[in-house]
Amino acid sequence: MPAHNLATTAVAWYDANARDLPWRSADATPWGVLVSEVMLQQTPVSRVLPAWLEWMARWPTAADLAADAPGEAIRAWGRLGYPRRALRLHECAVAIVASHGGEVPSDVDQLLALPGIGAYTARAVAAFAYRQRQPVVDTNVRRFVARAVAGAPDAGPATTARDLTAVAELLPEEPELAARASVAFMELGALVCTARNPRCVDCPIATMCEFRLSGAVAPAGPTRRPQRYAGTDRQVRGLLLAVLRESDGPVTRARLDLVWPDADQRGRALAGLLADGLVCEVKEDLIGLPG
DNA sequence: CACACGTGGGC
DNA sequence: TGCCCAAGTGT
Repeated sequence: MPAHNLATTAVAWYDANARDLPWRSADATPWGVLVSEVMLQQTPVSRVLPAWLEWMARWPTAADLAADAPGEAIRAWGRLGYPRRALRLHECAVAIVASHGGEVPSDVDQLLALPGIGAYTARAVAAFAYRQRQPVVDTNVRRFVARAVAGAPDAGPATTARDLTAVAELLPEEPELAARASVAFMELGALVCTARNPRCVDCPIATMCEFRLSGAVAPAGPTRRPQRYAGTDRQVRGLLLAVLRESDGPVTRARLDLVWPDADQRGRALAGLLADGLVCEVKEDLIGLPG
């Protein structure tokens, strides 16, 4: 299974089957692409879609966001989850204005230096906004490559350097075609080569897939820790921040006390939010979003 | 490297 | 019903 066949086949499939998402449209800006990638970190497309549209209408450029208060970014983030991403996105906008004249950089190393931008997002922006040949490795691509190339039922633990090399080898040399292959691999992983119940009958590369060729049928299912949520500090942080998002101004500690019965855990959660800069003590006994 | 970090929907 | 999951990053 020559690697270029994988890319070519995936691109052809993508052209016919890709979802029509606004950040993929020809007139999407690099800033719009960057915002979408940050929102999509651990949040499903269906929930990102309306949030992205509202966000881009309000802050069409990095400079627009940078000029507003970080608390407004946290508020507009709504219930996308992991609100520190909103704070980092605001910091990112400030850095883009301060260090890059308001333009999202196209260089991977410069992207990596921005707050909230890691190995995945930096290359996603370089590839999707600037049409570069970059290995874009997310959980979908790791799973797809693990099965199609390595013949494994699922991706093992992430090994960033090795993953980047393996995926880079699958990309066509020509940058525009490579960028299309990158998004095609992701889409294939998201829609067809899914974690549970992969739809191999609909998979364009099934005849080249090492996992299929090896005769294996049912994927074992990814191994992951339980990751409880109910009753954790995370849930309490979420409850506290929800109060602030939904109130017009700062609130008293007494108001925050209502969200959770355990004072120790409440205190720990609030201290964490303060330490992270997600909330501020604007006055004595008055907690608000950062201005 | 393991863990913390939100949220809502699917099965 | 709970458990698993969804385009990761930072420490």
